[in-house]
Amino acid sequence: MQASSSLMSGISELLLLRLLAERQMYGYELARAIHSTTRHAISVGEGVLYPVLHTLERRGWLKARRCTVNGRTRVYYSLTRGGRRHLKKITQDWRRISGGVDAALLDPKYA
Amino acid sequence: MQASSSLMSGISELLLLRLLAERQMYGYELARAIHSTTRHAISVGEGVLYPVLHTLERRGWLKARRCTVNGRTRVYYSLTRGGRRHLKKITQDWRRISGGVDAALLDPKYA
DNA sequence: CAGTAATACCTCGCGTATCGAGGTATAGGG
DNA sequence: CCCTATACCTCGATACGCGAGGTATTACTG
Repeated sequence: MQASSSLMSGISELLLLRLLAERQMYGYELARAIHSTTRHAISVGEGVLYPVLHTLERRGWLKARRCTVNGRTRVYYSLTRGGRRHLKKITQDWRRISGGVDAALLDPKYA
Repeated sequence: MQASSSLMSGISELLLLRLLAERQMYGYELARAIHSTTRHAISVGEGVLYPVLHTLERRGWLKARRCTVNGRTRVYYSLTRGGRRHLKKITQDWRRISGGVDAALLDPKYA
C-alpha cells in the first residue's frame, strides 16, 4: 500500500535528513530504510528519491561521496552542519503542523 | 508564521472536508476556521482555498449553494455522502502517514 | 465624506513537486 | 543465458502551492 500521493510532499526530505543524521547512507539503502522506519507507511520511489537527494546536496544540506563496492557504484550521503540545522527546523515544522491537524480532526470547533 | 510550503499539500483537502462534516460553511469562513482549529499552525491562502473547493465540488464530494447575505454573495458548501466516505479514507491515510513519520523521527533504526 | 479595512468571491502564472516509465550497468543464482 | 537484485540516473506529464492581481460591497475612522 502506498500513501495517497497528495499527502506525500516534503515528507521525503524530512525522512531522508533524519536517517542521515544517524549515519551516512546511499540512495538505494535510504529508500528501503524509509519504508521500514515508517512501519511500511511510506515508500519513496526512485523517481522521487534521486532528484530530492540532488536538490538537498545543491542546497548544501548533504555532502556526497562516491565509492565502488563489489563493482557497483554507491553514492554515500552525509549531513552537513547546515543540514543538521535545517533538519531541526523542519522537524519542528512537522510537529507543529501534524499537531495542528490532529487538533482539527479531534474538534473542528476548537478555539 | 506559515507552514513550510512543501509540507502543506493535501492537508487543506483533509481539513476542509473535516470542517464541513460538522456543518455547512462558506469559503471565507473556512479559511479562518482552519486557522483557528489547527491552533494557528496552518493557514490556507485564497489562492489555494477556492481552487481546492472547486475541485472537491467537481469530484462530487461537496455540494455548493449560493446565497446573498448583507449584499455579499456567499457560497455555502456541504458534504455529500461520497465526500463523507472520502473523508473517512483520507483521515485514515493521514493517521497512517503521520504515525509512520513519527515512528521514523523517534527511531530511524526501527524494524 | 474620503480613505481604508474587512468581507467575499475569483483567476492567472511562476516555480516547484510527484512519480511512473524508461535507461544504463554489474553481480549472482538457477 | 536469463532473470532478479542492486545501484545509479533522467525525462515528461501532471498537479500543486501560492503570491499577485482583479471585482464588488459594507463598515469603520479620521
